[in-house]
Amino acid sequence: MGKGEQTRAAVLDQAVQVARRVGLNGLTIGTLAEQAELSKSGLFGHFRSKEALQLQVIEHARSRFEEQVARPALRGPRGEPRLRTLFERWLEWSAAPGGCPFVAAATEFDDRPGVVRDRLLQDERDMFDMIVTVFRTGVAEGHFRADADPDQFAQDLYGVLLARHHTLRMLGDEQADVRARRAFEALITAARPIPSD
Amino acid sequence: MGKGEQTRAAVLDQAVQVARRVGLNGLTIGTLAEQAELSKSGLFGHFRSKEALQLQVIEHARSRFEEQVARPALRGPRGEPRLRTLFERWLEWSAAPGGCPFVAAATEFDDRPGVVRDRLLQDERDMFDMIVTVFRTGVAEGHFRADADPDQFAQDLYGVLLARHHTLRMLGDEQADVRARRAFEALITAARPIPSD
DNA sequence: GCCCTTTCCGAACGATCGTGCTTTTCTTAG
DNA sequence: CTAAGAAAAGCACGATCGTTCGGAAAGGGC
Repeated sequence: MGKGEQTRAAVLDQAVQVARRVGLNGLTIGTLAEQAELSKSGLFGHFRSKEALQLQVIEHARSRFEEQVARPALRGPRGEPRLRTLFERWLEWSAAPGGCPFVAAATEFDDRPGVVRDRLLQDERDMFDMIVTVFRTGVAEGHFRADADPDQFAQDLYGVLLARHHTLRMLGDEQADVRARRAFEALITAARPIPSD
Repeated sequence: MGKGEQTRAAVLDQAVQVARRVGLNGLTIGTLAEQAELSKSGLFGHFRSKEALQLQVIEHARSRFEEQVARPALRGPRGEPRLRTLFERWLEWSAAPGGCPFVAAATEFDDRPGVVRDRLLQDERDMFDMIVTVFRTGVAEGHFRADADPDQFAQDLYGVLLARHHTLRMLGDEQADVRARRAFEALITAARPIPSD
């Protein structure tokens, strides 16, 4: 790996952190440059445009998400346990300083057509599908009811995460986590098959 | 009401619409001015700073929320029916073009201390408290279980709204509404007292 | 150690940002 | 109708935005 790739990765690391706080549009070449101790044009050279920078920030964030949330969950046993580690990892992920970059980016770009939105849409779809898939294998394992709607479950679960994100970060309510876990348990319980006693 | 107050209100109407799409920081004096067919300085004179403009945009949005969501709900019968109209009105409110301005503003400012965040925090708290209060009167009416946690319910309900907001606007999934209503029904059902047969 | 390539800097560009002034135009009360 | 006051325009400012370009500095293969 050459020198260029190296600094580019360092810049992206920093950029993701910044984007968590100020959003993808709040990202500024100048600010990013002085944080990386580079000249504006020096930094700019690594990305041919701001839009390209934003796209790479998204891709970088996605890599982090996969290694911190998705992969650890997929390594564990299928079904309900996998769903639990997915949920817990996701809680950690979005408790990082600045919150979840995808939550910020999605609300920022949900009304701005373009390549950035397209890329975000793809990633969000993948996350949604991941929940659906994990839940489906849970059904196959017999952990969840066969007539449960995976899409419904995915939207519900994402709601739990979003509400916790909001309650914790905006309202500053420390109880957000325990409520989120309670809501998660309620979802799981409702999805479990009726015990055939 | 003088001429000034009149145009100021017109500008704020427009500004709220714009803020739904581009956020409070995306608001620009220049853009706003030409949409209002005013000069930059002519518009600027109505608000002594951009920050003051943002604050007034928030207040304006709150007024709209109260007249379109809160008041209609509080006019109806207490308890579960009131909760239902609150929910339905809220769905309409955030289905407006650009989505809910508070969702956009909250994710934008949850990490930016200052008067704007303070004002947003106050409004968000009020909304949260409104859900809590409506649910409490539902308990008093005997519609909901006495041992149910109103704060838990509020966070859960807000999660349903946020997930629907996200699923509809970002993912563009038309089913978001029917899932949101199903989730709402599940919440209500779980909160109802055990039938004493 | 040389040479070509990559990486980075310095300076500058047009545009737009928020914000002050001064002056002109419009409202409105007496 | 007129004079006082409010509303809007016009213009300019410093700052910062994203972007371009030519040259200096550093990197890496031989």
